[in-house]
Amino acid sequence: MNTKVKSEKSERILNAAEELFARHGYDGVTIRQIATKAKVDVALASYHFGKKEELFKAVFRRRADVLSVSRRRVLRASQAQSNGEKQTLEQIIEAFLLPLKLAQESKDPGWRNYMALLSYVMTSPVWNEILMPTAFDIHVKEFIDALKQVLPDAKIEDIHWCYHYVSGALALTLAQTGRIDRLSGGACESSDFDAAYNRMIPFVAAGFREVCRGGNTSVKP
Amino acid sequence: MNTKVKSEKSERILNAAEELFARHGYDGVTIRQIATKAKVDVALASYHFGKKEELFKAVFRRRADVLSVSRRRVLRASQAQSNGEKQTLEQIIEAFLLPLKLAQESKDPGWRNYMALLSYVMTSPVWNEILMPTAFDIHVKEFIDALKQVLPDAKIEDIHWCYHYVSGALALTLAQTGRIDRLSGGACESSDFDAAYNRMIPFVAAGFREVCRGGNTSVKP
DNA sequence: TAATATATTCAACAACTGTTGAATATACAA
DNA sequence: TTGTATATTCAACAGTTGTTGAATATATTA
Repeated sequence: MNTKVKSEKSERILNAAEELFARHGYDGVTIRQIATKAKVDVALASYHFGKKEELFKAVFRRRADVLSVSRRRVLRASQAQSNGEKQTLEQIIEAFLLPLKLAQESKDPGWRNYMALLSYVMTSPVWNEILMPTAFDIHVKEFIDALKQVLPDAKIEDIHWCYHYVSGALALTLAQTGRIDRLSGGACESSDFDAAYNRMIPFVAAGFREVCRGGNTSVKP
Repeated sequence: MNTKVKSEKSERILNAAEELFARHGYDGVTIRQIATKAKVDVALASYHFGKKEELFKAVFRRRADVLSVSRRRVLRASQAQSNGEKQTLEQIIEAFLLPLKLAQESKDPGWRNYMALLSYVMTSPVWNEILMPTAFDIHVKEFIDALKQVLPDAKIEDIHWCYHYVSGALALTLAQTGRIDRLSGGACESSDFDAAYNRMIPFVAAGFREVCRGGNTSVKP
């Protein structure tokens, strides 16, 4: 098993695995399917990446790092721009979502597959625990800290639950299940990340403000 | 293969399958694992439910029907209560979420497993298309109609996208991945559906109002 | 009771799974 | 060129998969 991978075929394996894992999950894909799609011998996947689980992790981490770096850069650029003054809630949410929007619009079609894979990992009780802490926690905690700064009076439980809702809305968007297409009779499209993105920012910002403004006496008969 | 199933062992199979499918997905579970957990011979699952896919569908539909009926009842009770006057946005969202909250608090622990299974189906591109239209569309469309009535000036795209965000926030909550526990350092708990529920209503209502109020010129530098 | 329908087990199958060691091809350094 | 490290293929393995037909037990009906 080789670690410093850069041959052309090994990348074809990663791309094929990305597409298949994204749609069918870890157990729904065989190494033979991946090899066939990559036009490569079955044994080559093991040679380059070791066990199946390691291949899955390699696929996930490849773009996780790119995404993490991009998010931090956007967040800090936004912080630097509003120099001295406080950031707005919308700016933080935007910084969180923008790298995904840019990735979606990228020439590399692999990003679309990766988003569905990310959604799969986020919602899987098994993989979430294995992969999210090492691949995402570092920069996610930066965002939560930024949220605390623009909502200084909020309880931290409220902030975490609101972040959880954002995370869920995002995960379902990334999954691109086609459900909104069916329910809306074609008025909306799962693939229209721009539409999802533009509305998600005001939706989420308003939700944060409502929940975090204090007097949370919501539910009544 | 028998259709009118009610023996004790066949229910043990359904319960075992529910628990395992919820955690590991369709392909992550073998019929032998299910049979072992149900303390039953392998062949019995095929005898009662036919192919593996049919067993999965049976597990999903069992409680989907219960949930669907419950949601409609709560929504109509809420409509009847505010007789003549318009419902509030909060009431509709509450009617959508309450049956899940009640199920979570039920004595039957199978409901908890079912919620994770529902999350899995909602976020899976493959299963969503197969199961959601027949099992959920009917009552979900009623909710969307109710939303249109309390937001008469809203564009239908806006309503559908906002419903999509609710759906996503809910799906991640049902998944109970434990991520919020880790990120919050124990301040929040995935299993605390009450906390998730109480905040989700004001969060979502505020989001709906913001996005659907018209002048949606959200994003700016 | 006997007869019959339903429920459950047993044993086995062919197909498919991830992984590996040996064989071969390709790239690269001397 | 020759020698060597890396990349790729081939063939095969032991274990597991979903499913089925025959055999047996249990429940229901007459």
